Amino acid sequence: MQSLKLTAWHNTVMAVRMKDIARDLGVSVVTVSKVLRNHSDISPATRERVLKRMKELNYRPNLAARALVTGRTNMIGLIVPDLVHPFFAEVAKGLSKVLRKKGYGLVISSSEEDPELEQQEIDQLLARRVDALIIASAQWTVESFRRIEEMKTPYVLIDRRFAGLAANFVGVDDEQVGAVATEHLIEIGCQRIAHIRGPELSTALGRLEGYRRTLTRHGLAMPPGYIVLGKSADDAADASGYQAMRQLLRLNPRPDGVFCYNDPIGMGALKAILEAGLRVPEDIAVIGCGNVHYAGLLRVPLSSIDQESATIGERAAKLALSLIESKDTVRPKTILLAPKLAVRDSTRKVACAAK
Amino acid sequence: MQSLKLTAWHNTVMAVRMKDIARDLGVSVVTVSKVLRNHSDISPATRERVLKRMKELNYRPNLAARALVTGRTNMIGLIVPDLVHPFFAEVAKGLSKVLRKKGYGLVISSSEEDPELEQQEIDQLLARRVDALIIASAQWTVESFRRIEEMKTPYVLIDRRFAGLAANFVGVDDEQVGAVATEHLIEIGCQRIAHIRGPELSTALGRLEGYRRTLTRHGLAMPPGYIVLGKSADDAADASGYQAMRQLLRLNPRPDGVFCYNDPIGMGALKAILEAGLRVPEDIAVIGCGNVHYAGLLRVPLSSIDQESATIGERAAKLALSLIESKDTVRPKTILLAPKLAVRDSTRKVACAAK
DNA sequence: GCTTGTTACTTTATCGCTACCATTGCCCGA
DNA sequence: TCGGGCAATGGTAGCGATAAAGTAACAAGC
Repeated sequence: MQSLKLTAWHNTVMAVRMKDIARDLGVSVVTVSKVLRNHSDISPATRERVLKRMKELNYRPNLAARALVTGRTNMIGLIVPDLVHPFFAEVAKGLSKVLRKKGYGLVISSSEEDPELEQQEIDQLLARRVDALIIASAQWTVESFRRIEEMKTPYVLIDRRFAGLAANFVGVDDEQVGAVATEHLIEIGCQRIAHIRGPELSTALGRLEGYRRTLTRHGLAMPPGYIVLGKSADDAADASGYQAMRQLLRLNPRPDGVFCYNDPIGMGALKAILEAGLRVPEDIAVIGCGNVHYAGLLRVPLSSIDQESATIGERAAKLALSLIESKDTVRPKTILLAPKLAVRDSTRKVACAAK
Repeated sequence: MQSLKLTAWHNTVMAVRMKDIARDLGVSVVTVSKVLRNHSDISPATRERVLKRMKELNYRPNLAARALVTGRTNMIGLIVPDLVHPFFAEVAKGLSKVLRKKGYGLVISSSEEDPELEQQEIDQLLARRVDALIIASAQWTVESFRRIEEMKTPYVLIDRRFAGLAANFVGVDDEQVGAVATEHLIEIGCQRIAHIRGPELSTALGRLEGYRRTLTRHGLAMPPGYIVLGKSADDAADASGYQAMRQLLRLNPRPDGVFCYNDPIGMGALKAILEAGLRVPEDIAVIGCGNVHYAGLLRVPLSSIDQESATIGERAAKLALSLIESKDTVRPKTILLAPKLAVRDSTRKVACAAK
C-alpha cells in the first residue's frame, strides 16, 4: 500500500508514474525506466507489456524528475530583443524546427532591447538549467556572458557580436551586407549614396563599415551629413526612417541612393521620398536590409539584403546541440553567412535595366 | 564527507547547491531553503549570512528540483500555428510581458499549422509539466484537449475556438470583426461588397458570418461568386489573396468593396486591383484584418480591423495564472475583445470624406 | 514551579526518475 | 562439475529541493 499520508501535492495532481506501471505489471521501476529509454537488455515480451500499459494509462515521463538526475533538461533557452521583429521570429522558427526533431524544447524570452531585463532573463534560464542558451544580445558589456560561462552552460550568440569576446557566433556578415547593398546602388548608377545607420550594435557598425569601404573602393565621396542615425530599431523604426530621410532630403546635393540599416527604416524612408514628390528609384533609389515578408508589397516594392534568418536559427541550433554533446569545452566557432541581394522596384532603374 | 563515488553527473557540472551553502555556514539545508523563500521563522542575522553567501557563490536554485517536489514548474506552454505571423508574435509578446513579472517562463512551440505536430507538441509540454497551456490550435477535433484535461493541466485557447468544447477562451469577437469591416465599407458607399474568406477555422467562419449578417441587415445583395476562398492563411497568404482578387475582378458586376480575411490577403488583393489598372479606393475599396505593422506603408495604406493581439496575450496570461491559482476547476471563461477599426487610404473615399 | 507559547532552527521523508552495480538463471566449454 | 559468460531484471542510493513535523532554548503568565 502507498503511504497514507496525503501531502498537498497528492491532492491536486495525480499523474501516472513509473511506479504505477511497475506495480501493475509486477516488475521493477528500473525495468520500466529501461523500456522507456530503449535499453537493450529487456526482453521483447516485457517491453511490449510495459509499452502497452504505458499507452493504456497515457503515461508521460516526468521530465523534471529526469532532468534532476541526469542533469540535462533537454531545453534550450532563446533570448531575443524583440519577438515581434520578423527577423527574430524567423530565427526562432528555424531554431524550433531543428530542436523539435531532437526532442528539445525551446524557452523563449524577450529582453525588449533592455540589457538589465536581458540579464534577468539569462539568470532565469540558467536557474532552469537549460542545456544551452542562444542569445541575440542587447548588452553593452560582456559581463553577463562571463556569468553564463561560470555555470558552464554553452551559449551561442546570434546576430550581434561582441569585440573581445571569444564566443560562439552565428550571423550574417554585416560588413558584407553593407558592401553588397552599396555595390548594388553603385551598379545601378547612383553617385551620391547616403546611409541611414542603426544603433551602436555590431550589426549597424558592420553595415556602416561595409558601406564606407565600398564607397572608398569606388572613389566615391561621402559628403558630410550623408550618414544619418535612424534612432530606433524597434517599433518606431519606420517613423525614425521617415525622419532621417527628411533630413537627407534637405541636403544639397541631394543623395540619389540610400542604403538603410533595415527594412522598416527603408519603408519610412520610402514614405518620406514619395511625400516629397520625388520618384523611387528614378530620383532616389532605396535599399533596406532584412528582406521582410512584406517588402514586396509596399508602395514601391523595396529592394533588400536577405539575412537568411531561418538559416541562422538552424545553424545556431545545430551548433548549440553540438556544444551540448561535446564533453569538454571546444574552441568557440564563428559561422558567418553570406547575405543575398533581393532586387525589387526601389532599385530597379529603367535606364539601368536596359543597360 | 560527501560520497566518494563520482557519478558521471558530478564530472560534468558542478553548480552551487543549498547543501554547499548550508555546510559553509553550519546551518541546515532547510534553513537555507527558507531564507530563499522568505519564510518568517528565520532570524535576521542568519538570513543575512545566508544571503551573503548566496551572492558570493552566485547561487541559483535548481528549478527542476523545486518543480519535482512542489509539482509546479513555473512554466507556461504556448503553442501557435506560426511564430512568424505578426499576430501570434504579438500575442507571445503580450503573454511574456505578464508572465515575466510573475516569475513564469514561457515555452513556445510552433505547430506549423499541422494538427499532428501540434498534438506532439502538446504531449511534450505536458511531459514537461507546464503549469498551464495556451493554444492557438490547428486541430480539427477536440480529442487533444481531452488529453490535456486528463492531466488536469489548465489550458486557455486563443484566437480559434471550438464548437462544443467548454474551454477557456480569449480572442476577438470574429463575428463583430466581419460586421465592423462590412459596416465600414457600406458606410463609405460601397454597394457590391465581396469577401475573400479564410480557411475552415472559427476565425474565418465568424468573420464570414458577420459579413453575411451585415449585408442582410442592410438589404444588400450577395451575388454568387462574391465569396472567394483565400487558400492559405500562412506564408503564401498574399499570393492567395492576389489570386482570389483576380477571380473577383472577372465578375460582372465587379465588386466595389472587398473585405479580406486578413491583411496579407488584403495586400495581395491590393496588388491585383492596382495591376488591373483600377484605383483603390475609388474603384474598389479594400479592408483587411489584423492591422499588421506595415499596413500603413503599403502602396495604398490598407484599412484594417485591429485584433488587439497584445491584449489577447495579456488577458490569456492573466487567465492562465488565475486558473493555476484556483485549486478546484472553475467554470470555463470566455473573454471576447471588441475589434477596432483602423481606417487608412484603402477605404478613404474622397467623396465620402467630404460628406 | 510548571505549563504554555514563541522563536529559530533541525530532522525526516518524500518528489519521480536514473546511474550503478547486484543478482538470478541458464547454457556452454573444459 | 564447475567457473564463466551472457541475458534479463532488480535493489539501492542518490539528484536538489520542499513540506511537515519535531526540538531546544528561553520568556511569559498564573
